[in-house]
Amino acid sequence: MHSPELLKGTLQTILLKVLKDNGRMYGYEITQRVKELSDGRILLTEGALYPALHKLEAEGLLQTETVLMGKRVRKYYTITPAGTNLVGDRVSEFMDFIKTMSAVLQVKYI
Amino acid sequence: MHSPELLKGTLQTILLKVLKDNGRMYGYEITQRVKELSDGRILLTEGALYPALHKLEAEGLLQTETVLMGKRVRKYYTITPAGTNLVGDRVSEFMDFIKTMSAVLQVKYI
DNA sequence: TCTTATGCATAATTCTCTTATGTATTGATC
DNA sequence: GATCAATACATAAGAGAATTATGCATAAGA
Repeated sequence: MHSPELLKGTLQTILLKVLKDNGRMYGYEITQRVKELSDGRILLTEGALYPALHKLEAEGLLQTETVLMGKRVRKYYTITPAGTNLVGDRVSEFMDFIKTMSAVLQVKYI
Repeated sequence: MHSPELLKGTLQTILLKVLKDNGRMYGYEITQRVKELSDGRILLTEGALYPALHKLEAEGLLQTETVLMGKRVRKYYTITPAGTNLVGDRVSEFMDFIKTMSAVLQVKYI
């Protein structure tokens, strides 16, 4: 697991991008997908994940659909057009941040 | 200026690396150097800078020397051997974080 | 039967930073 | 010679985003 400090501020970007790339997903599924993509290095905690999803929904960037699987509730999230519009900017912003930090830390792009 | 959220958790690494690369520096000088290296994109605020420097000093990673310039006080910071040992790890950790995030966001290294 | 995995959610706390405030010197402009 | 911007330090109040802890519940495997 990474130093959690560095992860701050990246959660929204991760959620939007993963939902854009993978279509309809539910919370737990997102944690597993991020774990897989990050090779086990990013483990989203529920206390961060659910409030973040709720916030993105409240902002109109995600929309939800609750489905009953047997006796179990699942809440599926889909990115909205507004979310799709935003995700590119967020990713670009992150890449720009990396470029700037690389200059400050005097390191070559990985 | 970058989204300040992304900057969280990187301040200590920035301070240690800049002090390692530039030798003895004082607070205001550090803000100017970081501004220059980042092409004006990272503007360290005093409210973040000074507490961070004090903390690094308390941890034995930096040492200080107060000098009177005319009637003006300047506090010079120098990285200690312990700080020098740590800075490489911090930078590596940041680069590893970038690599992981690039995988999650499915972007090529910049 | 018991533990692990699945699945959602919220509250208390912690941490880091921003914003605001305070004090003071120096240099440039009017 | 007055005023503003830059230099130079510092701390306190508040905000924001995460961690940790807790709660509830079903399903699957040992």
